[in-house]
Amino acid sequence: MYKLEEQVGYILRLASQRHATVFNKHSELGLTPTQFSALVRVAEMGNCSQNLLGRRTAMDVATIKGVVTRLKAKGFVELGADPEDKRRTVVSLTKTGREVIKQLHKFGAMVTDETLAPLSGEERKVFLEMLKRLT
Amino acid sequence: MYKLEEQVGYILRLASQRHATVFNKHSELGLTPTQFSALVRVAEMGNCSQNLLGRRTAMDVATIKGVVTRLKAKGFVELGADPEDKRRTVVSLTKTGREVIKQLHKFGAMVTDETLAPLSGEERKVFLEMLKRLT
DNA sequence: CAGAATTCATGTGTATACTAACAAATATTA
DNA sequence: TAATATTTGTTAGTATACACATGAATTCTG
Repeated sequence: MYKLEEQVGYILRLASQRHATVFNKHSELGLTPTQFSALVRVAEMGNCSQNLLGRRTAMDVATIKGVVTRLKAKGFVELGADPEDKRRTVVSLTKTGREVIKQLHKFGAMVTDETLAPLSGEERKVFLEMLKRLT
Repeated sequence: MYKLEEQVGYILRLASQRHATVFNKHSELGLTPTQFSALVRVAEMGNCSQNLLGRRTAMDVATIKGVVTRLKAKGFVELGADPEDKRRTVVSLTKTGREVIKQLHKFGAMVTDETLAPLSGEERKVFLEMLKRLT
């Protein structure tokens, strides 16, 4: 007997939904999970072309473009030209972006913690290790 | 130090992406994972209102509407009126829909198997049990 | 060095996914 | 029963997410 509830794709979707709910419940800066990832990555990389940022956050070119556009509209990143390569758009943090990074890290840790709340400390380790292997 | 790669939301996104890739690689009927879930659920429930189908597949009203529309366009489901409640749209399988269900079950099991391939048999059990608790 | 291949960014089209607002039908309750 | 509340379905708006096509710039290669 085939049970939808036992299929990894279906359960992954439900878990992602719950994570998004937890994220949005606490999000004060109006960021989405995707925007959050991109912003944290920009901070980590300093300057970075838009396409490279997409690769480093697992977003295709069309997706990262939209994300960067919205992060710019919200004032967290700014775009510039790359003097060494005229094809590139360089993404970097604004002053506001630099100011919120620490807060974002704290926020991200909280979201992860609340999402994993149903698991014990040891279970979380095991779970994350296995989840990583599925990527 | 905050590592994006250690955050459950980020890894969930990557795992979902890989699952979608596996699903699409094998999908011959042109179904998406979401459409697949809804179709399997319709088969399981027999007749079912559109909104109820959405709840039973964890899709909100706007999403399930689009999914049902596309399943209808592909000829797998048909829509009818509910004589007992004029608000309702009843969703049911077409002949084609009934014919492909067994095939879908086999397909779904294969996708789950390939997605979980990096885990051993015992690990899969443990992993799915923990993943369910996060929903 | 010149042609070919690749990379970067953009745009279009399709498919989730959720919010909010709305109208119609049904159910509840005062 | 009449007023209220809920349910159902639709629509509009925003945000991922991916495939594909295009053009410009750069790199590779013969």
